[in-house]
Amino acid sequence: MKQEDVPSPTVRRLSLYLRELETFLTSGQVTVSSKQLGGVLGLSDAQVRKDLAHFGQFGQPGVGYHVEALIRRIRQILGTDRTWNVLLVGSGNLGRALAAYRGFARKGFRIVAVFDNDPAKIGKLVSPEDGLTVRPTHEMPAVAERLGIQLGVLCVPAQMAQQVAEDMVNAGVKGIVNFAPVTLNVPPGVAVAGVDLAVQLEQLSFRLSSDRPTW
Amino acid sequence: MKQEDVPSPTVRRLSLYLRELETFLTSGQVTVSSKQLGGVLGLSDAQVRKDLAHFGQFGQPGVGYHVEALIRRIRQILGTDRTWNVLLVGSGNLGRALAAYRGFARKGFRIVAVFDNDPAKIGKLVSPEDGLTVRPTHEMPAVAERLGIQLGVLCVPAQMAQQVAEDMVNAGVKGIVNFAPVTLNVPPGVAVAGVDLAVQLEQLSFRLSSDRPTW
DNA sequence: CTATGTGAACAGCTTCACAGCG
DNA sequence: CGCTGTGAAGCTGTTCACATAG
Repeated sequence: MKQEDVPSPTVRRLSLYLRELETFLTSGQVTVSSKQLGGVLGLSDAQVRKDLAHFGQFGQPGVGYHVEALIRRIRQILGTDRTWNVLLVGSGNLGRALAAYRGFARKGFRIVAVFDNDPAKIGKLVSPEDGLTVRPTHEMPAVAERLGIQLGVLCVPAQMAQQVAEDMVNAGVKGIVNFAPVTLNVPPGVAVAGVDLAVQLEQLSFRLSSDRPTW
Repeated sequence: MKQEDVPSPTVRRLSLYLRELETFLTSGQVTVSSKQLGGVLGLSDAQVRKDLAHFGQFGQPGVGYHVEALIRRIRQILGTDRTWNVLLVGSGNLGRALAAYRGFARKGFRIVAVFDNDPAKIGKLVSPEDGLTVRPTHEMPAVAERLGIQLGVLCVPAQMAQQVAEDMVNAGVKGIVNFAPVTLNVPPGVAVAGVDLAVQLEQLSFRLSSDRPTW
């Protein structure tokens, strides 16, 4: 099974399965059926089975899937059965909030460096508990190499985003979560996941604006 | 043309078209071809035309689309040819960052109320320029009705998210952007757009963890 | 009897290719 | 010509239905 053969909707759902499975594990449930898992996520049981079947057979007919084993398996598939060092660029309101966000660490992502070009921000503490301070952007390549960083979070204003993305790529970053509301142009081999906050509201606005007289 | 007949991938892309069109407008370009618009977004020209054709014919053969007119049209379709009042629940790091985010206002979404249940936070100023202060959650129904709020942003910790979502629905909210890493259970007629920050990193982790020995 | 894994049928979205208009 | 709008073809992902395992 090659990675490219896995439908990307399946990969997206894998993250959701993992999230729900962790809830099942906490609640002490040992096994889970495709029907149960699909149920909480609003998916069909067949969907869940097809998704998991892409990676081998590890359910027990008549019983379901072993929660703990399935969690381990999905982590392995997603590549989160390890810790990833992550850098973050842009220590504005959003950047600082993300740098302090505990949810990343729980999933195996550690933000180990924060960069910004605003001289007023350099040296400032962004995350009290791990003593993370803001560094000037030009240090990015050296720091990224030293800490083996391949993932980055970009939260600078839109007009700087493309330039900063290029800096990140030059520093060796291979995957970027982009919070700036622009389309980034990156070389092949670099993956971008865009999170445009306003876009989410627009989608909801569309659903609420139903039954227009005529389009 | 009924809303339900529009493929949801099309609706998602509409937001992206709008974003790029605004860039074209700023750069002074009067018309744009489907090829150009698709080009910057990594989509085929046919895709762009098909998407737009769902809502009528407003391109000019041999010329393309009038940028300004197309922007107006897409705003109308998305329902953002007006201003939406939006409430936000949870004034933690992320909540405060979002409350202060200017990108929402630019797209027609105004965060007009912030709620939290932590007594230590009530009354605090969250956004200096518009003097927004944190209110106790129990005021939500009254405020939502007075300001005609139908959209909400949820950024409370995971374990409270479901309860808060229900409070929001009871206050009349019809669309929720959910930043908590849980699946919300909402009644029919209420739309949820989930934004799980860690999930984005997981997707990138998957792409970087290619060519595993065997799955 | 319950629940998985899977080929086959189906649905939905994207690409193709071209008629038609400016 | 250049570029749109659109049926038809092609492809991808989802659902169905059932053989199979515990």
